[in-house]
Amino acid sequence: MNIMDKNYGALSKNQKIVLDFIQKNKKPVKAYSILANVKKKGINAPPQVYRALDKLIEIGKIHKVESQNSFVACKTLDCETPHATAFSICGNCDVVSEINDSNLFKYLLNFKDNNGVKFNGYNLEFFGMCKSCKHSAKI
Amino acid sequence: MNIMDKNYGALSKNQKIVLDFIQKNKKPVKAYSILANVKKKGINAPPQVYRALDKLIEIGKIHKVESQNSFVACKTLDCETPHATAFSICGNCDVVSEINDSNLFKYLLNFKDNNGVKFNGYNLEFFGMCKSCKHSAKI
DNA sequence: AATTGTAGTGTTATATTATAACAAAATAAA
DNA sequence: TTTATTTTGTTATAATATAACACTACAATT
Repeated sequence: MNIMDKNYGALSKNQKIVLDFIQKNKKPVKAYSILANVKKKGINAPPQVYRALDKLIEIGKIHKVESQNSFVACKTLDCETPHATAFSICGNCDVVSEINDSNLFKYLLNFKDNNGVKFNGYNLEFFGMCKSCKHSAKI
Repeated sequence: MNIMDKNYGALSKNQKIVLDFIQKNKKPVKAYSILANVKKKGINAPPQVYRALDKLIEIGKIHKVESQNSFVACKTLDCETPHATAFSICGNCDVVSEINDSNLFKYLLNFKDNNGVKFNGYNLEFFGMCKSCKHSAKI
């Protein structure tokens, strides 16, 4: 993908409002939570949020955590492959972290299925216990 | 996980009905499609379907395709790790295939995040074009 | 500057996906 | 058999997401 295709800085008003709110949150946020929180900025209805979300996902500014129907800002400043994402989700405290591991990334984008087919993107969600929950459990 | 924990053969009536319908379909099916199709068997309302789905997922008989909110039977006869699943999803024809690759499986269950934490399970969804769509596109 | 095309906006309504809550029945365990 | 647990049936409602349509903003021509 050419960097010029990504329309950096060309966000519309609603897209900026939604992205701004998502970036303020460490944790993934839900669409209707976004809506509730940006009503004061003049966004009134679900379609306005979902349209912005769609665009932001498309250009890689945010990712959707599929197993939670939530949305989180991309932590990679220059997200090269917006649709190759990996997260860890703690089954105990629900904390979600984006995983940015170039070996994992390479492994998965080079993976071939049993037809020899490679893929353009992926979404990977790991389940387990985060470090701090593991630690607490031991005490 | 001990194999005896999995309650093989201990499915309830509704669980059997739902599993049976899912297994009849090659493609993943949606919860309300299941409901519509098993009404004749006496399942009348969403909770009856969702309860069965929850249980079937728990014991590994089916998997949820998170990016599609659909459900598909596990293709691995003796699903060892029900919550370590991988699928490919064709962006052109939407066909979904379960990927059963022991190297991939091992790689992911041995993967450590940057805190050195390993995970118990994962869900991986690859996006791309399936072999036959790729072939058609070339013609 | 007028024209055209594309993307974005605002709005109402509705579709789709999923769960809460509670009483009754079936099954398993003690 | 009593007790506990799971499963069922049911109604209602919550949560997530899109369809459809009229209108506006803005950039790209020519």
